[in-house]
Amino acid sequence: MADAVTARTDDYSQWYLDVVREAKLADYSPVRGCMVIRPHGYALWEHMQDALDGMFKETGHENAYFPLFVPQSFLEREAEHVEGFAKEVALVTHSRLVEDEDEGGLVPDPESELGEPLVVRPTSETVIWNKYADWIQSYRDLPLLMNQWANVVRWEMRTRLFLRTTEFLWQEGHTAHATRKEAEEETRRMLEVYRTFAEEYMAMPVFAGVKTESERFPGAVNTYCIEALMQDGRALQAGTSHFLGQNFAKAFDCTFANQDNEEEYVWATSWGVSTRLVGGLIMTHSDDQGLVLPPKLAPTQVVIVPIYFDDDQQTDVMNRADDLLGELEDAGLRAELDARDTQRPGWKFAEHELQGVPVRLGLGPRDLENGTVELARRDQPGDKENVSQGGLADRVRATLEEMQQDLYDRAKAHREERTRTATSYDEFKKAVAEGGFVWAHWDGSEETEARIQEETKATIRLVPLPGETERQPGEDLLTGEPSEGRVLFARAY
RNA sequence: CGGGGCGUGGCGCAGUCCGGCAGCGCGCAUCGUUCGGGACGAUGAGGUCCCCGGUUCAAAUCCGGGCGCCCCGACCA
Repeated sequence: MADAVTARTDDYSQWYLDVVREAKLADYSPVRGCMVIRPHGYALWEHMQDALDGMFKETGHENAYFPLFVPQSFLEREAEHVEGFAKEVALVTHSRLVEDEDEGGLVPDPESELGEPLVVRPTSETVIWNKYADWIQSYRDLPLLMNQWANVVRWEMRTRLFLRTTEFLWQEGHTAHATRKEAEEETRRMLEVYRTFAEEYMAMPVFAGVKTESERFPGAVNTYCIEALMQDGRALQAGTSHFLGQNFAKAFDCTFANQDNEEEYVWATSWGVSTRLVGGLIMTHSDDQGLVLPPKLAPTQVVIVPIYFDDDQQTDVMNRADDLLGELEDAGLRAELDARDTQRPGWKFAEHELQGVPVRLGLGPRDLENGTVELARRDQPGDKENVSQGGLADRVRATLEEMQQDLYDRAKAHREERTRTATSYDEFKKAVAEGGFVWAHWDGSEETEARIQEETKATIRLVPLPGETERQPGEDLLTGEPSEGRVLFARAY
């Protein structure tokens, strides 16, 4: 069969689309900019959810659900919030369709026009803070630590499967605190949760930091983020955590009585990651053979492909394969026996490769004789090893652990290789054009930031966290004005 | 919103310039031979050629209008 996947060096964008299609992760929908997440893609998302949800619970959060619809007036309460989201919300204005007498077909029933239009949530701060105002009266009600798994809609101009779709799935945490300090700590705590998840589960190294004002979440005092570097040298914002100050508390009049019975506004945070992470996962590890998944998130971690030539062999091989499957499952591995009699082994090899199953085991008549299994690791195409059937589960587990680590190490090496420090504007422009992260001095002004973006297409991805890296003062590459320290630039998705 | 491309069996496309039986590859179905890296042969099923209108004996093809999608760019998680 011809190559199902375009080579990355030929056309990275097409490669990405090919992988999404061939790995059966998602498909286009009849509605522009929306996508259908197929079972394989959804299973991947579910494993991400499981890991994240566990981490949220461990840090004291509870899940809840707030509605899809937000009264338009809610959005208007917080000035910056409105400005940020007004240009990309979907509106519900009617509740009914009627037959059009002139043209035929259906039209909105004018009688059913809503008194106040509803916006489909682009994020839920407003509906949530409207309720928090009711629920919070005393310092005894704080902190309030909630999360919700939901869909949101942002009417983007240009979309890309997983990376930017009109509707997407995400998780949004919303917390309320009695003090500024506590809220800031929460913001940082959740940023660390995201960092841990990205690195330990996704095997995706990230830089953590603070956004500049121009990149800040509408309505936030500060936006923290993790940024990853994709294979093509473009950066991807993989998660954000916002310190909202008292902005939403003021907008929704959410106050509490402190221990001295003084009324104070509540301090807030919000934080989220989305199905965009699936896109990031693809662009971090996958290759020209298709999807490559880190074992911890792979829906199927190990697949057994039986090989046989006649009915007797089929019986023997399948019996042995069943036993081995049981052993793998008992060891807590997500294992699958590809028992389909309708496809041939070579076909199955190719398919599991496209779909990114981390470990493949081939079991044929020869293996029955020798007491072996052929083991292949997805991230080492072409390498195959005959291993003993005895202690197979332990061997597979060890291989999965190694692979998880190797994927991270490889991604990190790639990032190191493509992270440079620029000491002149020429050097900066060259580094940005080649792709990758570039550390450079910046004078802190929005004008300079905009000019650099204009001239190079690079944006400031983050300002490093205090104490995270040593910050040496210097001079802005473009203006020569004083800089407090280098910031991280890149062209971004 | 600008630029480009595309709309023809499930998928990918040719055919459109120059009007004349709607084709090819993959996939699908049945049978046979096969089977340790996407097998081969035979037979077969499957189509409002995006929509509306016009020209013509005749339109996938020409003319007019509309719609949709994808890719690239500006804005965004």
